[in-house]
Amino acid sequence: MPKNSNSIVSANPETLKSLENLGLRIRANRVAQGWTIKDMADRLFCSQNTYRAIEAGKPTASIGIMANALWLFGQIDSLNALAPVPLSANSTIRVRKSKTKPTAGIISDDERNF
Amino acid sequence: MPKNSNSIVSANPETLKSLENLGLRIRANRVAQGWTIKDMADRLFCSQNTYRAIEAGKPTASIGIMANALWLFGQIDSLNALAPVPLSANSTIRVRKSKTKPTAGIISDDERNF
DNA sequence: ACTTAATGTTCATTTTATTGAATATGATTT
DNA sequence: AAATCATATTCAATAAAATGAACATTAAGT
Repeated sequence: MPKNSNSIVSANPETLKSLENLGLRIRANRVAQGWTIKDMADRLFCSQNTYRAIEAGKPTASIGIMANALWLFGQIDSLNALAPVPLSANSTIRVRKSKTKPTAGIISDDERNF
Repeated sequence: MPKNSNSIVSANPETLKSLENLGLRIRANRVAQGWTIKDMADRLFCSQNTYRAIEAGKPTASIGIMANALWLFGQIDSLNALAPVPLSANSTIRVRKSKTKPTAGIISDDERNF
């Protein structure tokens, strides 16, 4: 994601750690399939370096390649379970501006509603 | 993911559909929080257009922003549940070249082991 | 009805993710 | 031991993702 990628450098440590672990699990899945990194790159139509970024948990990697890797593993259903819709989701699609100013990456405990 | 992005155009339809649905769920989460797109962009340190790409399910969006969005929703645990390690994963990390040539995105039924 | 806010679309510019190649290291096979 | 294979690292070149601004549209509030 080019141009002023400050969205990555300011990602919180917990997120970065989760991405690293995700990369390790994807790697484990690849190994379980008996596929090399080259095999994966060929199946994903990307370079080995790009796929390696996925396994390394680099936040700059694209969702598409990651999702396609999951599909190759037959785990697209685990992707469908990601980010479940909260019960508190009401029908009003449109949202008015929030009164409380965004704290830019930090959610106060009383602000998080669950 | 710049330079000859043929990994996206050749992503299979099922993957693309899952990404679209994921975008919709992320949107639902945002709405449930009562946050605008601008709010999200501010919290994620990215532009509104970039975050909009996430909600639109564009495969080119980066993992980092998506993961950070999940974190903002307090759903980092759902990310940790992504791509579980298969039971058949043996301890041998290193993988020898697979005899069967990769079919580039298509897994035969007997090749998929679960 | 008018105003304001949120979303959305488009586009030129800029930063950078991806690529491919080269090289090195470690592990397996013969 | 030699050869082969898989992984890993580095780097210049380049295609494109992200940006920001402008403008349009739609919905909510007064």
